[in-house]
Amino acid sequence: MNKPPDHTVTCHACSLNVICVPQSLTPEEIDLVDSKVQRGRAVQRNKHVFEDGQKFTSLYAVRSGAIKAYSVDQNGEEQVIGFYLPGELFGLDAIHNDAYVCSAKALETSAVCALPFEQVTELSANIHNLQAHMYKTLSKEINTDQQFHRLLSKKTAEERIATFLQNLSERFQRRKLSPTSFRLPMSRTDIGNYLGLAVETVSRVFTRLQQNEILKVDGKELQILDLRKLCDIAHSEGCDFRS
Amino acid sequence: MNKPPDHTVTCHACSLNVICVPQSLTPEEIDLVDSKVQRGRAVQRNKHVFEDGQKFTSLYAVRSGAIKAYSVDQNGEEQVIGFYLPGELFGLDAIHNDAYVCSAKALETSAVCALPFEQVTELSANIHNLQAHMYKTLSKEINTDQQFHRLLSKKTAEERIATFLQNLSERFQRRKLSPTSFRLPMSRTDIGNYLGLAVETVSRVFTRLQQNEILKVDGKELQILDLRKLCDIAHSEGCDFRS
DNA sequence: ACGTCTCATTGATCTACATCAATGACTTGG
DNA sequence: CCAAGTCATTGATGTAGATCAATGAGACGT
Repeated sequence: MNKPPDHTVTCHACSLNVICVPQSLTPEEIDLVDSKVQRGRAVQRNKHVFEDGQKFTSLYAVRSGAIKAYSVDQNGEEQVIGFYLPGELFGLDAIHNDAYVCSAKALETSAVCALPFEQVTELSANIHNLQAHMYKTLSKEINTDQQFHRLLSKKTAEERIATFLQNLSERFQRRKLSPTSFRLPMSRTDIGNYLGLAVETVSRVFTRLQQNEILKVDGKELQILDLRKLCDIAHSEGCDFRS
Repeated sequence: MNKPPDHTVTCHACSLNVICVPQSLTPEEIDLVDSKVQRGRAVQRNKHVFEDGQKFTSLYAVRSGAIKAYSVDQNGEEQVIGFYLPGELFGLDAIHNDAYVCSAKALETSAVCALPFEQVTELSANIHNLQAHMYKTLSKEINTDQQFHRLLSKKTAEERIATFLQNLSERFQRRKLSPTSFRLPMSRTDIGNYLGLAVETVSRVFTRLQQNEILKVDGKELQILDLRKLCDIAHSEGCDFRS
């Protein structure tokens, strides 16, 4: 049924390279990176890319599908750490360790590119722009996590979900897909877990946003009817200008 | 009143170097790094090391005192992002940007060492271990932020505060100070803001932990009477072994 | 096509923590 | 040394969202 992933597409030819590959690199440098990448490994739905505790070897980029990162504490409670969409990099949190510090599983049939980290360090010693890119990527991730700190610490359920959807919308847009009409790759439970909310609350907020004609929700299919209002809610009501 | 910071102490001689300086570097490499560090700039209580939006130039290490990082959203609401103690590095979240993305102010009279980031990138291209150290430091920070995600998303007020105190305790211990008796450099309000709790809740949890003879609190002076119990609470009750 | 699962939705109730309010202790600057 | 803040504590009350419970709707393997 599933098309096998196409292992022949180089980073050059990959439609995601605007997101995935540092634009500051020369074509030759990209070739060099490209030669180290293990391309398009297929991952079935609910299969792991890596698991918590496994030896850390590579960073990963999503080629297609969607990946969920999560960890499980000693009480067996799962904590969803993040969702990764095509073009996005994951596994960065394991660099400081010999082993992965969380698990990554496919939310749907996916393909991922592996970037052996040893190669990254070697290459980045010579390719100045690659080093700079790595530093920026890691720093950006820190910054994102800190913004998330505010979300969890201060925002209401409605604000959290609006922020989440706005963020997803932006990420779809970066891939030249519709920012207002897309499919949620994750379950309500995962969304709730990620945002620090009960499933029921997620469900209720969805229906409320639907009643207010901000969203149109049908299962996992989502339409943002009023992106402007959604953003207003996301930024804790009081924001910018607005009629 | 205040002793002026001693600008003559090199990284070699600095008592904090076990925490601050990558141990994998050779003495010569440390000298190289050391020569780029702007040492021991004094910062008065409530003065900024840098402010949100200011041009990003340097990473900072705390030499003495304590630093609070925070940002302010469009509603004027402050969000405390973190606290930094002697030997710890801050400003990492700005690397991806041209400007700092949060503000850093001294909670008490402090001294900080500045590490011009341009120098870091230059040096790390040649000193392999420095590059590796930077990657690890950034990655570790990501990991810490993700653990914080769980704290905010799942833990109760009591668990959050226990976790916070346990973490402080560990950081004091790393500096060879008492892990069970120290002074909190930040206000209750800052603690609450950081942990996503109201001040009143922080206060109440403190008194409750005191009643249960786990803590002894006197203003900012803190004694941990039963570190074991504190850790139990921090890890969401159900944990390891324990009588 | 059928039974089994998992997932989503909706309603009823409960609770941890926020918010509001008042007072006391400590800090700071004139 | 006193007045004016700021900060911490404690109590009373309110509420957003958790939890409990029941039902419905797709998804899936046989």
